[in-house]
Amino acid sequence: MPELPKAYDASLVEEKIYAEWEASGVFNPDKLPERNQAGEPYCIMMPPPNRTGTLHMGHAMGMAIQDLLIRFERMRGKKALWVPGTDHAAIATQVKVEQLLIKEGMKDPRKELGREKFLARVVQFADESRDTIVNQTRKMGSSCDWSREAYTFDETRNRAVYRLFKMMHEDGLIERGYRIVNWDPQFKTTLSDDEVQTKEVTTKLVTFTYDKEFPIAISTTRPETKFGDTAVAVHPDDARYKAFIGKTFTPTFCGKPLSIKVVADAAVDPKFGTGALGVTPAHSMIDADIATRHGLPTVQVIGPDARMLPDVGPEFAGLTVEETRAKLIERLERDGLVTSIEDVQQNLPIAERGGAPVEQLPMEQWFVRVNKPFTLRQDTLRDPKAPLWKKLIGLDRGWKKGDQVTLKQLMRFAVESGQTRIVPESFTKIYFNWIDNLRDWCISRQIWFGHRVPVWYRSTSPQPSPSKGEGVEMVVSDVSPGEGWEQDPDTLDTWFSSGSWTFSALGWPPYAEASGGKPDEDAWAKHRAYHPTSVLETGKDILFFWIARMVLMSTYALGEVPFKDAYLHGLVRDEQGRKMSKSLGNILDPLELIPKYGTDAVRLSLLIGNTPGQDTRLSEQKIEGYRNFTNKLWNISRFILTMTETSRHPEERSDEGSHLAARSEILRSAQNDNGGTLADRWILSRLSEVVASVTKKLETYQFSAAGEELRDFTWNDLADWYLEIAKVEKGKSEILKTVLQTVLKLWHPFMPFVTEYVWGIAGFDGKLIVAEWPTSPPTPLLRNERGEFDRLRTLVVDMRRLRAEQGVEAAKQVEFSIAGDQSLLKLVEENRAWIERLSNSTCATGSAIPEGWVVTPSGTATVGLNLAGAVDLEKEKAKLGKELEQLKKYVASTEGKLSNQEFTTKAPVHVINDMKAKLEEAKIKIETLEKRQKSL
RNA sequence: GGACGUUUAGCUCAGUUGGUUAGAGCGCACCGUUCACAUCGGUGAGGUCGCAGGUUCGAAUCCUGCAACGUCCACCA
Repeated sequence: MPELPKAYDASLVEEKIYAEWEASGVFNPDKLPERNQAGEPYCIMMPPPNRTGTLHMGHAMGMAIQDLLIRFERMRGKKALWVPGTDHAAIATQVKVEQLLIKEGMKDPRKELGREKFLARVVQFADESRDTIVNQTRKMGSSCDWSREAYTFDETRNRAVYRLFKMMHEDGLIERGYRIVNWDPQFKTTLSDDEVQTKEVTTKLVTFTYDKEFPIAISTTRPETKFGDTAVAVHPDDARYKAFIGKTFTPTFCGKPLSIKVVADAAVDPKFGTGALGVTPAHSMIDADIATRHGLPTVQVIGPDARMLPDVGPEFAGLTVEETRAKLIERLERDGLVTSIEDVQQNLPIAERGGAPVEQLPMEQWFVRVNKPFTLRQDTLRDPKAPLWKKLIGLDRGWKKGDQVTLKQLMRFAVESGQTRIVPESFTKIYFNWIDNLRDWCISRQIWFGHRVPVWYRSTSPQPSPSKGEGVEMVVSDVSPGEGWEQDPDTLDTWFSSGSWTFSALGWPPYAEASGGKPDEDAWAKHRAYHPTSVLETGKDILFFWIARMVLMSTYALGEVPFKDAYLHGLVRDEQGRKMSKSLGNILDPLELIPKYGTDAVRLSLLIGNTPGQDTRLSEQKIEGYRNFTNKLWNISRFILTMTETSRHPEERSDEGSHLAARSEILRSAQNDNGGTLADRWILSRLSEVVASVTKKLETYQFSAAGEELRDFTWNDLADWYLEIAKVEKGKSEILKTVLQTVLKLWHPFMPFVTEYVWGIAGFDGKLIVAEWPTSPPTPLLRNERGEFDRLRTLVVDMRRLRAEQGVEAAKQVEFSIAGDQSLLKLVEENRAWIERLSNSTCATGSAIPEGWVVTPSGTATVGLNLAGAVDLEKEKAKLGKELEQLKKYVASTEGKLSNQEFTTKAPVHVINDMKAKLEEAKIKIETLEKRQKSL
C-alpha cells in the first residue's frame, strides 16, 4: 500500500476515476453484470439543459439527486439507465445568439444574415454549448449513459415531433385558428401563456366617453385599444344602464368613427370604474370571450410591431402604443371628455425573454386543443399493477381504445389515479389547478430556430385566402410534397418537442415514415421496458411548462404516464435567500467550486439540508463543511486501512501470528455469537440499523435525512467512539474492514469519488459501483448491547465533563472512583481499558466512597486531586440544585402520567416502557446527585 | 381576488401516521496537538416550536382564527 497523504485532494483523483467508470461501461445498463441484467428496469431521463451556455447550481442540484438515485438503484441490482441530453430551447437559444451578434456589432442580425446563415450561427453556438454542458455534467460525477445521449433537435427527436404533430392533426387536436394570441413585439413571435410573466407598474386609469354624445363613460388603462372597441358591456342588473342595453351608437373617437353596441354581460363587475366596460375583441382575450357571446365584430387596430394600424386615422397611424396613449389622453382632456384620471397599480404582461410588454393580437396560428374530445387510438392509463383498493374504486383504469376523451381529462387522471405521483405531494393541488384553467396551447412560433411546422401549402386559385382556408391546399408532411408547395414558415414551441422527451429519447416512434429517416425499429422496442420511466427529477418552477406537457404527450401517444414519480426540487438561493443572478453578482458557479472543494463536497452541500419543493440556501461555508467531512471519511479510511495492514502497524504486528489466525473467527463470533467485545457488538448492531434506515430513506426520497443519519453514524459513532476504542482493544481488523466497506457503499451514491478512490486503494473485491448494496444487516440484535454501550458512553461523557471542570483540569492525572448498581460496575470493569483511555483518567470501582460517584484519591500529592476542595462550591451547588430540580420535575410529571389510567390504557406500550426505563434512570441519578450534594 | 408554502437555538434547516426531558450542522465560549484527521478532538451555553383559541390522557405535529414573509395563478377593463 502506498503512503497515503494526510489530506484528501479531490482535484487529483476525480478526473481519473470518472474515466475509469466510463471505460468500465457500468453507466450502460447493457454492460452491467448479470445481477443487474436480470433486475427490474430503472430509468431516469435527465431534464435536458438548454443549449444556451453553461450549467448553474440548479442543474448541479438536479444532477446530484439523479445520480444519487441511479447509483443507489444500480447498486441494489436494478437495470439502471440514466439518459443524458440537451434541449435546443428554440427561442431562448435564438435570442441568446442574437444578443451575441449584436454585441459583435450587428444591428439586426437576422436581416443582415438571412435565415440560412443566421441559423448556421445558432447551430454552431448550440453545438458549442452542448460540449460545455456535457463536460460539466461529467465533472459532477454523473453516471449517465453517454452512448444514449439525445438532443431535442436531432434526427430521432425530429421524427417524434413530426409523428406527434401528424397524429394530433389527424385526431383533430392540432388546428389552425384565427384567435387572440400573446405577441412579443420585440422578437416578433407568439408566446404561450406560460411564457408570459407580469410586472407590477403604476399606470393611469382614464375614465372618459368616446365623444360628447356618447351616454356612457368607460374606464381603461389602455386608451389606444379603444379604437378597436365594438361594444360597451354592462352588468345585466345595473339599473344605470338598463335603458341602453341593445342599442347601437356611432360615436367618433378621436377622429375614428366607431360602431358601439351596448350589451349586457354578467362578467362585468358593476362596482369597478363606471360599471361599463369598453369591449375590444381584437386586443383582449376576456373581451374576445364577450364578443363571442354577443356576436360582436373584431376590429384590429394594433399591428405586430406594436404600432397603430392605418385604420385609426392619420393622426395616430404608425405611432407606438405608448406614444398613442400619451397623445390620446392629452387629446381627450382637451376635448373635455375625461371624467377622471387616477394612478392604479397594474400587472403588466411582459415577455419572459426580453421583457417587452406583450400585446394581445388576433392572428392565424396553430393550436393544440386541450378541451376537444377525440377518439383514443389505444387503451389509455390502464394500470394493471394497481393495488386492489384502486381497482375497487376504478382508479386503475382510464379509458379503452375508441373512447372519447379530451387531453385535459388525460392530464388530470394521470395524477389523480396515482399513476404519476408528485413529490412533494402538496404540488399536486397546484397541478390540478393549472390543468383546470388550461386553455388551448398555441404551438407555432415566428422564430427560425426550431422544428419547422410540418405543413405545406399550395394555391389552387389566383386569389387564395389562407386564413379562411379558401383557395389553398394544405398537407401535413415532413418533406416537400412536390413542385409548387411551400412549407409553413413557422417553427414549433420548444415544449412541443420536450414534451415527448421521456419516450422520444428512448427511440420512439417505433419505425420511420416511408418518406424519410432511417428505419430504426429496434431502438424503441429495445427500450420499451424502461417506459414509464421511474422518476423525473426537476425544478419546481418547471412543473407547468414541462411536467404537465410530458403527461399530455405520453398519455396521448403511448396511453401511459411518462414517469411514476415526479420529484421537484426548490431553487438554489444565495446565503441571504436571494435568487442567484448575474446582476447581483451572487452566483455560485459549480465549475469554480469543484476544483476548490471537490465534487463530493459540492454534491453533499446540495443533497443534505433541504427538502423537496423547498428553496435552499447555499454558501461557500456550507460547502467547506462538507469538504471537511470528505476529508474526515478519507482519514477514517486511512486509519482503518493502516490498522488492518498487519505488516505496517507496529501494535498489530506484535501479536501477528495469533491475530491472523483468529481474524475471521473473531468476526464470525461477533456477528453470530455475541462474541467479541461489547463495542464490537455495538458497532455492528448500529451499522445494521443504519443500513436498514438509510435504505428506507433513499427509497422514499428522504435524501437529506439519509445523509444526516449516515454522517452522524460515520463521524460520531464510528470515528469518535469505535475507532478510539479500537486503539485500545486489539484484533478488530475484520470488523473494521466490514464496517468500512459497508460505510463506503452507503456513502457512494452521495459522494462517488472519494468512496471509489478508497475502495480502489483498499483493493476490495470488484468495482465499487457495481458492489451490492448492503441490504442484509451484518449482525442480528441478540443482546442488549446498545443499551449497555450507551450507559458506558454516557459515563465517559460525564467523566470528561468533570475532568474539564475548573480545578480538575489542572491535575496531571485524575482517578474516578465509581459507585453504582452492580451491572454497571461489571460493565465498567469489563471495558475499563477504553473507558480510561477515552476519559483520559483512571478509574476504580467498588471502593467505598461515601460522598458520591466521583471523588479524589485521598489527596496524595502524586496524582491525586481533591475534587471537593478544588471546585467552586457555590457554583457547584447551584448547578446541582438546578439539575436536581429539573430531574425531580421530570420524575413528578412522568409519575403523574404513568398513574393516569387513561394514559396507560391509551398510550402505546413502547412509549410507556420507554418512559418507565427513563424514569428509573432519573431516580438513580437523583440519588447520586443528592449524595454528592450532601458531600459538598 | 384565489391557491399554495414558510414561521422551531445567533444563522441555515430536520422533525415520516399526535407519544420520553424538541434535534443536527455552522457559529459562539472554554479546554486540548506524541502515536488517522487542526479540513481535528473534548466540554458547554443557547429554544415558553409566529400569536390566540380549540380537540386530546398527551400537540411543534390535528382543527379554527389572526399576523408576517414568500411563491404561483387569475386578473378590474
